[in-house]
Amino acid sequence: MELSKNYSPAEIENKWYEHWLQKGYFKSEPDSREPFTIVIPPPNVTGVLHMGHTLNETVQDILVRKARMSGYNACWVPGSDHASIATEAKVVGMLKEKGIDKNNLSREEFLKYAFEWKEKYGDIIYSQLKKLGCSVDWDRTTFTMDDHYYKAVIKVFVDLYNKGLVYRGARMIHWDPVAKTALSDEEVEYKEITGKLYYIKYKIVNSELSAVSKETPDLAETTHNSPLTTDYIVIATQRPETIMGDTAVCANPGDERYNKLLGKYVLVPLINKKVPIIFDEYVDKDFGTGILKITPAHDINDYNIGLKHNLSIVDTLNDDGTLSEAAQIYVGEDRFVARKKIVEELKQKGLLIKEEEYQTRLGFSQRTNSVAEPKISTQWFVRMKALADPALKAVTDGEIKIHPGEKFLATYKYWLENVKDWCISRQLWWGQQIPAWYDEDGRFVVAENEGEAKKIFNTQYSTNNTQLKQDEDVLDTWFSSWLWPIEVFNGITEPDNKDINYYYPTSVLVTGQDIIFFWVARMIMAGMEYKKEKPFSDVYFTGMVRDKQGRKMSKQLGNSPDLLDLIDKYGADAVRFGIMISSPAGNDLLFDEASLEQGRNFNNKIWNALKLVKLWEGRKSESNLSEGAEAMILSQMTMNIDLGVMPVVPIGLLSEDNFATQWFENRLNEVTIEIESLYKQFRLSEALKIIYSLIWDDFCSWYLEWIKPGFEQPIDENVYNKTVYFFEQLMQLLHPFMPFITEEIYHLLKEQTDDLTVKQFEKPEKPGHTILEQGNILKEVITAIRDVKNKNQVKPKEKIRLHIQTEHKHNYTSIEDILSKQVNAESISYTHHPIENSLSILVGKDKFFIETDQVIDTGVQKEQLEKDLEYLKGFLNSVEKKLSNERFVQNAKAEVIELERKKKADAETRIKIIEESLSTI
RNA sequence: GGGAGCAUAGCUCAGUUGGUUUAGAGCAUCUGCCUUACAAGCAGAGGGUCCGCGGUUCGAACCCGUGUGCUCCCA
Repeated sequence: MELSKNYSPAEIENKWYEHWLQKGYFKSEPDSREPFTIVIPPPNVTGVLHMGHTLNETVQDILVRKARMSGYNACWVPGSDHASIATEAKVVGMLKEKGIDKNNLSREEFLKYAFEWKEKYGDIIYSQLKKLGCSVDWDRTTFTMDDHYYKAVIKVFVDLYNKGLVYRGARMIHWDPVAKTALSDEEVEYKEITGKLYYIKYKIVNSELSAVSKETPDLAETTHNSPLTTDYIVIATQRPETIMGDTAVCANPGDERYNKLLGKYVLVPLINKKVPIIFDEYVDKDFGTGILKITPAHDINDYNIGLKHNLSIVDTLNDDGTLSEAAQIYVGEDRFVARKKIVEELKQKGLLIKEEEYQTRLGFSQRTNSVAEPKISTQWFVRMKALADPALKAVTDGEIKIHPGEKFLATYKYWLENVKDWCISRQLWWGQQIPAWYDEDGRFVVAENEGEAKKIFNTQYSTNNTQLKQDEDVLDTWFSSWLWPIEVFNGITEPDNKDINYYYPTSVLVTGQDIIFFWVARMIMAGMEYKKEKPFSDVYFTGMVRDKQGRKMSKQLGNSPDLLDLIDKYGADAVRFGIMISSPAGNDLLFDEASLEQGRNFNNKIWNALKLVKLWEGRKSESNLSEGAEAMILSQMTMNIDLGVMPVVPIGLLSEDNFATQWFENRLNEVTIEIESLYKQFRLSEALKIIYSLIWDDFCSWYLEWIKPGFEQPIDENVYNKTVYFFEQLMQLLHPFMPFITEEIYHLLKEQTDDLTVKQFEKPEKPGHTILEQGNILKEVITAIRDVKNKNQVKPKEKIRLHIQTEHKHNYTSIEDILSKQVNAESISYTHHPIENSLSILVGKDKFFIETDQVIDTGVQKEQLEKDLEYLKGFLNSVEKKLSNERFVQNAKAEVIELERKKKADAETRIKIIEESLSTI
């Protein structure tokens, strides 16, 4: 078969994904094996995969594929999240484009559109997962609004309500004026912005009047025409549009500037509403003018002060962020427009003293990016304390391990220890409708359905056939996602079914650190509450994917690449490689297309190694060993066991080239063991680096060159078979990271009876130290000789005669062939004295003399030797200093001292050899 | 304001209980090569005050203190 010049991933990737699906390799059913379970963090149903997802899904696929190839019953559950706010916003936007206003639709009509939208776009995300090669069990695909899932959410809500853990009440919450819904505290992101502080005059009402008119209801009216003192106080505020909601002004009781005003009143500018001056320790004397306006309806701190001082609450904002009737002025204007107009009016009336820029933090809605408004509102809440305690314990006891632990444990702990009640109602239609039913008087009951609700209602309120109306609101998306690891296996709706009993708790959760509170902590709470057991054993946090300048990826910056474009350009394997190669757990990843290019080049390197091996396939020669020689080698092998050299497990017969095959076999075992340990520590990026280097350097650059036959020469059949076997092993090691090319190569190497995706890893043998060490010496000698040739401008093509001066000749006899091939030597001989007119180098304690037909420039050589000498002398000096330090010799461990002595002796020998060489030049 | 983490080569990062050399890798750079698998390549090389200062120790990239800078979380 003719193999193309370069590897082209496109058709190959599609072909294998289809094949794997058709074979059902990703399907999982409970059996006698140990399960390895991952539930995907469900992406938003109408979204697309961005680079953050790509990293996440790749990590999960690596873990799942590795488990599947290691004897586990691997189950990766895919799915998507209905994402109430985000999706509803998209559907509303889509309707708007069609000229349809959501307000003119009934709930049912709207939901019909929403489901249509979901049907149309919900699969995009799945097709991207396929492109990326994700080995998920498609038969288990779950959506958070599936019937059973919907029921589970309702069941949990009712259950928590009955346990007293869900309640309804008026609290200060964050309001999103664009989405027109309440938000949880977690859905508000604080951003540093440059705001303005406006210094506004509040007139002080004269004391006589204030004393008598304190209880006057129509205060604003009466004060208009009242005699006023010329005194005023100045209040700094960043929100002048809320002054109409002021119900007091407040200073610190210890502030001498203001405490004489005790019992007095001021007039709120523009509307001349009379409000009292109150005092509270909360006020910071040094901030602004030291006196604050108190607007309990629109600030959490003001709200608390209001409660304490029994102030009334005047809500001056509508749900859409415009000013309400209560504001009296600028009614219907947007809050920011109103701010400008009010500032202008204050200016005109001489009530604005000054404006000052200042840094402040503002809360923004995570979903709509609008400025969130603190607002008093009646909503549904989850009482968190009781749920938080077991969730905290599961992590602090080490039952659930977080990776990287040191970084996130403290964050997790802090949040759970200080957790506030969770606002779970949203004023939306897309989501699970809250199962509370009300009568006309606002009396309500909570039940799983209307029939049930009526029964309970009638009993509870001793009435009959009352008309009940269900709560209009839906539940927070996260109130459904926190059940994910349970309900994907129907663990809420059908407790104790065989799936939930087998797959739960899941093995690993892989997710972004940004949703540690939204999702991870709450899943642990739900798990502890409903399964009395952790939902997963390990949590692996990936970092955020940024661009190479370290900026967040965003649509505005246009620095967020399209996944499918990248796959088209480089192939899915290369994308997976590129994103994994530099992403240590928990650290942000600076995404650079250059690393995808590196991945593509790696593909190509593997492809070319395949081409080389296939070139040899037709040129196999039978083993040139007689049966007698074979027996001899086998007996040597037995001896080698005693010497610590790993015997080769014969694939076919042994050959004369067996140093290379033995060395590589051991190297392969060494790396396989190393990889295993890295997997256990979730150090996937490092594991990939090691495999990359094993394939590129050890296999391609060294091993294949060592066994490469001369031009058009045949290759020993046994060496060939071994090489194919090694290649298969390498592909297996790499498969979890780069599934497509490895499967393709596996099948191109030879006729296979199975597929790599499900091929089980063999347990690696313990590698032999001696042969690995010998391999290192060989590599070092080759590199050193090439270097000296390079530095002395000896052309690689030029033949050399190599003379080795060593006390350990046996180290070299078995590798002579490889050595001469690699440094282009026409002869190798051993010597006891320096060779005239040659280049000499030192490796360890052995000297190598390189004879060429070329005239040698001794200057270059001398320079190099002197440099080496200088280094060694410096080194020797530092070792001697250590050894001559009495306290070191007294205190250090014996083996450390021994080592230093050996270093000293080695350095001295080497210095002697170099000085000898220098004297002969 | 409270808390956490980080600072090692031009860039991105390893560096295990303090001692295997005067600190490693990949990418980038430089030099030489179109050598029959691969120029998306091969063979080599150069490059570091381990953020500053102080301490503990026979010995510190590593432990402690402190300063500086960056990132994240929370209010």
